[in-house]
Amino acid sequence: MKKIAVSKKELDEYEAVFWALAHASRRHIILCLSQKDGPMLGGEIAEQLDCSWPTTTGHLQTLVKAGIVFVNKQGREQIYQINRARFKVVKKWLKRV
Amino acid sequence: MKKIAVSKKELDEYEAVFWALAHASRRHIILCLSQKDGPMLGGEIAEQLDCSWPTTTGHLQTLVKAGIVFVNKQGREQIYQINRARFKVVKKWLKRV
DNA sequence: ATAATAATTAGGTTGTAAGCTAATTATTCA
DNA sequence: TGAATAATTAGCTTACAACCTAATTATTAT
Repeated sequence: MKKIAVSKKELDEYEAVFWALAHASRRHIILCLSQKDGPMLGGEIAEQLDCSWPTTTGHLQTLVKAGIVFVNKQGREQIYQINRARFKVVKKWLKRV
Repeated sequence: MKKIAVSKKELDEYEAVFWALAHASRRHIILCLSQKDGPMLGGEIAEQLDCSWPTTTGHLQTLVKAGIVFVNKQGREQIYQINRARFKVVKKWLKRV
């Protein structure tokens, strides 16, 4: 059987997104942002989770790095928003299998 | 914001599947099984990966536990097959977000 | 300037996934 | 029966994710 051709860039994309989705807290964050369907502050998100704020910060950074969540700073607040388009990567992968 | 209602059983389903998909080698196994579109032996799969056979065994067990892959023993051989229906869980989750 | 607020970074612990080689089990073949 | 084959289990190491609290940064309000 021949090796399957997947570009390095594509592999990394999959890696970051699937990795980000592998943790219940991060999926929870995504569901929150999705349900709210609008911007949320970091603290607002932290309230929803069962872990500490610093831990939440870590998860949010993972999601931002994976491109699943957008963030922009407004004064001392961080405003987070879901990037639904990013899930195309997952759908693309699902189509292959 | 109200907490999002997700049953324990549903959470576990998501957990196992998303967790299984988070590793490049396991995604590779899935792609192999998908491309071949038929049964594959353990050793055949191990050949395709860049890790040792015992490590591959571990990944296969993870995939079986997650319900993504079916296995049945035939003599001393293990015959693996993809269970595409399992990806419905992922699609279901994607629909929520 | 000081206090309060929003959030992150620092520093450290703990658990566990991922990997290896070597040993073992189970089955088939000569 | 003994050798070969397919695969797993055992035992171990290493790396790192996840988590916490405490300290720090940056911004806003008094």
